[in-house]
Amino acid sequence: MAKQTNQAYENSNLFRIRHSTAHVMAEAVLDRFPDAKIAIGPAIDDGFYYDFDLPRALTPEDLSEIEKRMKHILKGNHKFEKEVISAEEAKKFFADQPFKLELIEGLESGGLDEHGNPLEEKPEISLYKSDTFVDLCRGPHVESTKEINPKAIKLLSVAGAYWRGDEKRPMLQRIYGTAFENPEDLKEYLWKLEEAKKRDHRKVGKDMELFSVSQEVGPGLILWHPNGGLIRHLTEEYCKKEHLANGYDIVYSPHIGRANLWETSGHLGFYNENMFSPMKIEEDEYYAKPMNCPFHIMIYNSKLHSYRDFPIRLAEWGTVYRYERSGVLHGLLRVRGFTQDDAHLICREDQMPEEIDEVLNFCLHILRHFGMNEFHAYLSTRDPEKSVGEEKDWLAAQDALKAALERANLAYDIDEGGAAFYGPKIDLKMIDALGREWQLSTIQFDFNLPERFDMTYIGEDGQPHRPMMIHRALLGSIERFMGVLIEHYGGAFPVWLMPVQVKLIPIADRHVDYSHEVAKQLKKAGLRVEVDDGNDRMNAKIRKAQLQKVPYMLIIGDQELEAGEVALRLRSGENPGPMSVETFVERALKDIEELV
RNA sequence: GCCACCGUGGCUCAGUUCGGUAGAGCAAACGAUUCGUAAUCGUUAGGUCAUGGGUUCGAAUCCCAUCGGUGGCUCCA
Repeated sequence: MAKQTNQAYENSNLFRIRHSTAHVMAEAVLDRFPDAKIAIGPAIDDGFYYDFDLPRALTPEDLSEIEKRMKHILKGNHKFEKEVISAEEAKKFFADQPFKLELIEGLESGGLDEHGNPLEEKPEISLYKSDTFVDLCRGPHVESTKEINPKAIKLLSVAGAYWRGDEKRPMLQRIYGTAFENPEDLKEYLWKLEEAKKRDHRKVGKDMELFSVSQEVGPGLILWHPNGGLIRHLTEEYCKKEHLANGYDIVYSPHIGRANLWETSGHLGFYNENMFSPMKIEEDEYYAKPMNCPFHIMIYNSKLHSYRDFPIRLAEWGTVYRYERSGVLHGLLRVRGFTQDDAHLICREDQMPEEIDEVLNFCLHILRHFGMNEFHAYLSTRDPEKSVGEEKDWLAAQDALKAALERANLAYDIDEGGAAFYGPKIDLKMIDALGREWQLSTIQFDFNLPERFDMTYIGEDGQPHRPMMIHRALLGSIERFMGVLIEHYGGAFPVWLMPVQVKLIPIADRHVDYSHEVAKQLKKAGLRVEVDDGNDRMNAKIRKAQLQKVPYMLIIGDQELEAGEVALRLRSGENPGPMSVETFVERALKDIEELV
């Protein structure tokens, strides 16, 4: 049940509009910078871009001038005309366009697409001409610029981008823009972008005092504030309970280990550039751990194992440190120190398929508890160029992963050759508020470490055998997971995770004592409660509670005081009104139970 | 790491074009108000304008460097 590539989009009118708008943009850029070297300009999910080598950096003013020029060009009703030519002719035509020459050579020499990836068959070489602009392009395009509404296009940003995505090659200037079929769609898209920014976990994290990053502490290192700390604690608590109930053993391991360990594991060889520099202790070097596996393996290796012991599942909320290049850090989603809900499943070969099934279902069970039902699943397979282990083991493992995905009824994409050198894997990725994908869960085979650490067990035959090892993280990193979770709910977490579940709002001072009394009862029932006994007006207190996304507001005035009740208001704006304290508690506990 | 942009009280932002040694709102503290479903009023306090250097009689403003952030690119076992 592999997921379809998005053919529908590529065949759509919208796709042609965007691709054609990219050409018009290139024309406008060439009008402004006649010596510009043009690279590639495809349509992408939300719009299009075009890469240029320009004599100077683009300014925001350039962008609006280019956009103005584009609108002018669009009004010209220029036809997009295709012409198929030979490689020779194409080279002559693009003699002063080095990037195009490279593209032509790629097409000619057996077929590389514009990103440098091999094509199945050698393509024809075609030009598309519209107005004064001619581009090497396979199309398709709209018939004429009149099909593009000048009011439905917008240039969005400038960014650096390496030619052919290779950091050793020149950096070009990429202009991102978007285009829609009509101005309303554009407006809606821009509005959605604005709305998405409001859900950004960095903004919500600050507003709700969940976490912070301090320059003093260091970039990519997270400080969890009381509110975020509580949510994290509840998350961990739930997950640990589930792990214990599902056959896992909880272990703990230190944050550093001797160089020797990392040599055996191979990390110093293949992961070195992501590790923090070592510290010297007495005569030995120690490294902060970038992964937990070696420690778990040491626990396994600390005694002799029988084939009857399996499966062994060692789980740890292990904090790891990885050096990430400064430019890639991003709030909670990409950090330098994070805690994985890590586990290593060690089993016999014959147990492996069932083990995969179980862990995948367990993973889905956990994610769904947090309201996450939509993710992209990927199966990453072997790259024969760089892989350890026997091919037959790989194929068996890949089949097991595939079968598990299908039994779980999950749509997935295959990332051909995308596996790490030590084993195939399943990844689950979630999207953030701005549509960027972030990997959370991962289930991966490891054909490398059991070998390196000489892990063994004694089989039925009395002989030593090598066990299989699966490395898995379900939330992935708790930091990243919390980031995605914050954006998923826009900060309005389900009641069970909300730091303050109930806000009591006394209308006047004479209601304060009763409010505290009610609060005491609610706390006794296990609810997290605050009384807003400041001297704001009720409206202001409600507003504050709304902004904090508190699920339940209990208004307490003369009527409630007299009747011994509370008047409930929900963060949705719904107003169930007065009820007894017991009725409210019942309702709240039910909501918590049902993950509302 | 690379390209571009940005950094002003706890937060959001004005002031930077054209140099003349900071201003608002929210939050806070205090006082008044005691109010029925999204902002009551007043007073006060709070900033070496990211850091370091330079130009200048004078720098938040111009220049250089560093640190940090944002959007991309690369990377992401």
